[in-house]
Amino acid sequence: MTRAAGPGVALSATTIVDRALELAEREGAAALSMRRLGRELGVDATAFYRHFRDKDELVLALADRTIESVLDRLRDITPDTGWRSALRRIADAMWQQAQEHPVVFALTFARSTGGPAERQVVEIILRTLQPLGLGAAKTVLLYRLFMDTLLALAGMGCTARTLPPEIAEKDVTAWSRVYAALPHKDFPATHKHAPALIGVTDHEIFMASVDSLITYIESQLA
Amino acid sequence: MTRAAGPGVALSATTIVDRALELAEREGAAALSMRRLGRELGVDATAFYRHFRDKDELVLALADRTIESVLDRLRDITPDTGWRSALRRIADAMWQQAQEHPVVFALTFARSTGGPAERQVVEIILRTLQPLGLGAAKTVLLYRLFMDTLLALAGMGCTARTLPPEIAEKDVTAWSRVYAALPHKDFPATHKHAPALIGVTDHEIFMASVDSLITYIESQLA
DNA sequence: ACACTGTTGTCAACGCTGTTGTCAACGCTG
DNA sequence: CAGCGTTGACAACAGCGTTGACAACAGTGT
Repeated sequence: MTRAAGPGVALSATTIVDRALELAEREGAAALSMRRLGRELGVDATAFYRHFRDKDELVLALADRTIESVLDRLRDITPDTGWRSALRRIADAMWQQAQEHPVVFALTFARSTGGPAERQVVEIILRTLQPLGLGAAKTVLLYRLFMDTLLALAGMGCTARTLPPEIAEKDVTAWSRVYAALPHKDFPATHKHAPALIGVTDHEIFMASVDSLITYIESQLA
Repeated sequence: MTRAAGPGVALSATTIVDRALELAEREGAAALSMRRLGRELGVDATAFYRHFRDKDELVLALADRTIESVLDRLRDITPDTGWRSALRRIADAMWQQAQEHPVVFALTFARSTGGPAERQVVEIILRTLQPLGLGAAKTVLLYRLFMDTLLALAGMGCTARTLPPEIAEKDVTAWSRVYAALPHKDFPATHKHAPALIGVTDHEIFMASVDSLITYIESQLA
C-alpha cells in the first residue's frame, strides 16, 4: 500500500515531531529508533528521511519544540519585572521543561538548536541582564554562567533519571548501597553524612543554585 | 589461534581499561565499540566478556580510572589547608580531569561509579566542608551543590566538545552563524552582545562558577 | 602420568541500529 | 493526457552489544 504526495500526504515534519516526542518521553531514549518511530506512525521507517536529513535533525527539532513551552511561560515577563524575579521565573521555566520532557532534555541540554524558540529565550535573558549596567564583558559572562549552570544541572539530573532501567538501578542505589556502608574508620565524614546525603533532592540543589547565582550577580553590581 | 588461561594470559581487566581509555580519547566515544576495542587488543571482540559483565561496566571502570588522577592531585590537601583553597584545588582537579579525558568525562559525569577513587574524593570534600560548622543538612546541601554544579558544567562542556564531528560543526558554529546574524529590530539585546558572547570560554565560566559557589558558602556561614 | 576442572579466547549467530538506493504510486502542472 | 516532482515501500549494508557452543590451555588431585 504505497502512499503518495500532495496535500493528502500521510506524514509531515510536525506530526513526526509530535509522535517522536510522545514516544521518547513515554518509553525512553532507547525507544526513539527509526523503526520504532515508523511503527508508531504506521509508516515505513525510512519514510522519515523524506522530511529530515538524519536523526540528529529530529533530535534538535524535539529540543526546539520543548523550548517553545519554556517561551510560553516567560510571556508575562515585562521590562518592569525586577531582574531577580525575572531570573527566578526563567529558572523555574527551565526546571519545569526538564521535568516534563526529561528524555529530550537529557538528549539536548548540551546542544544548541539555533531554532526560533531558543533565540527568543536568549533574547529575553539578555534583556533582563542588560539594564543592570555591568559592562558588556561582565554581562555576557553572567549570562553564560546563569544559563549554562542551570542547563547543566537540570540536564545532568535528567540524564541520571532517564538511564536505561537496568543501568539506572546501579546508579540510584549507589549511595545507599556503597556510601552508607563505608566504615567510620577510613571514611568518617562520609559515614556521618551518608544518611543525610541520600535525602537531598535535585530540586533543592537547583533552587540553591538559583539563589547562589543571584547572590553572585548582586555582588558584581557593587 | 586459540589462547588460554592461567598467568600467561593475554587479557586482563587492567589492560582492557588502558586500551579502552586510550582508544576513546584518541578516536571519540563512537570508536569505543567492542569490535573496535577487540581489534585494538588483537583479540576477538567477545573476549571482553570474560572480564566485564557488559559495556556499561567498562564505562564505569573508565570513569573510576580517570578519577584516580583527580585523587592524586588532592594528596597535598591537609586539615590545615583553608577550605577556600581546598575547594579551589578540588575544582581545579576536576577541570583538569575533564580536559584530559573529555570523552570519558562526557560519558560518565552524570553517573556514580561507587568505586574506590570516587569514594575518596567524596570523603575529601566532605572533610573540607565539615569543619565549617554548618548543620548536617546545610553541609550536605552545599556539598551536593558544589559537586553537582562543577560536574555538570564541566560535563556539559565535554559533551559539546566531543560530539561526532559532523554534528559538532552545526553546534559550534550556531552562535556565529545564527545569533550573530539576528536583526537589531527584533533581537536588540542578542544583536548587541553576540560578538562578545562568542568570545566567552568554558574555562572562564567554570572559574566564575567556583567564585560564585565560594561566595555562596561564605554567605551561609553568617 | 593422567584425567578432571575452571578459565579464557574464538566463532557463528541473533536482533537490533542508522542510513542509502531503487522503485512505484500518486497529485499537480503543462 | 503526458510528464514531473514528491512521498512512501522495500531490500540491503555495515555496524552495534551480546549470547551460547566449542576448543585450547594451566593447575590440581590421584
